[in-house]
Amino acid sequence: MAKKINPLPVLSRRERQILDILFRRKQATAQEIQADIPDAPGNSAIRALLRILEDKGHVQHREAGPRYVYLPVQRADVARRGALRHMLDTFFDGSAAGAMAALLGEDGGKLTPAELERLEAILAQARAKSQNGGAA
Amino acid sequence: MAKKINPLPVLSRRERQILDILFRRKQATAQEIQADIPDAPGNSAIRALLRILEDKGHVQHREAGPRYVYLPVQRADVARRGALRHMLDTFFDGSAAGAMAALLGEDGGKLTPAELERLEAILAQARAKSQNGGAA
DNA sequence: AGTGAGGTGCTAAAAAATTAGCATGGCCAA
DNA sequence: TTGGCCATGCTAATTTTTTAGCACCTCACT
Repeated sequence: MAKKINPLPVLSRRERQILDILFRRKQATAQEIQADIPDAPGNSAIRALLRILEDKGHVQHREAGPRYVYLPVQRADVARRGALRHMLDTFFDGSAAGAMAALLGEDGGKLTPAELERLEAILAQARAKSQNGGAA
Repeated sequence: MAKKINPLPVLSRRERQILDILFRRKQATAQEIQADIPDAPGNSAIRALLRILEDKGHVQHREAGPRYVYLPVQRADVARRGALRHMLDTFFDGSAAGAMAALLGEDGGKLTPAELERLEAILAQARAKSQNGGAA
């Protein structure tokens, strides 16, 4: 049935790489970004990419003293949502449950008791909502 | 402190696009892939990419009657793990709990009671392991 | 057997991405 | 003030991606 999902990234490899770093660090200078990329090119290249990303509207910059600090334009939670959905569709048949199971299996051991409790709470809440029929 | 995370994709935009589709569908012909890409190029281009991906060792093909069926080489669960980790690092500060919370918030309402129960079971197990101190 | 449809690989051209280099400007310290 | 350091923007070349076109091959059907 050919669902057309890939909303076409329009981002090149480097662009995505940089944008991801910005999401990770919330904000960063060209230097910091360069330091975060394993196979980074010259600083000049980074800056060029940054400028392109700004052009495309994906990042913005603020002057922080003598240099620029870049940050993502899209709100983190929106970006997250998109990334999450893509991951679900690509690797988990769209099943959130499947993804969570994988997460627990993977890092479950590393979760602190506090986190586990937090999760249980959220889960309980979800279940309540579910029984409620999803009504507001 | 500049953690170098990005394990460098080495995959171009199109390549990643195609590989993702293969993970989604488990396997596919050039035609099917083409149909799944919104802004797809000619069929010839798809096939070329497929050949490149095969060259790089990311996909393999089987002859199914008159045509080729391609499938990913890397085991799905391994690929998943990698993608998951990247997502965690990029958007959730590496916190599995955070990611799961987002998942529940996002699609929590869509989970079936059965799935919810399944999750609770997994969670309980994780908690047990946690209390156990992670010993084998 | 002949014909047409639909596959395939290969090659080379076109387009896009990536990178480095250079000239400029601000700031701090000597 | 002068010099060095570091940042910036821009431009142009290099490298990689992406794409289409072509020639061939197999299979089903007439």
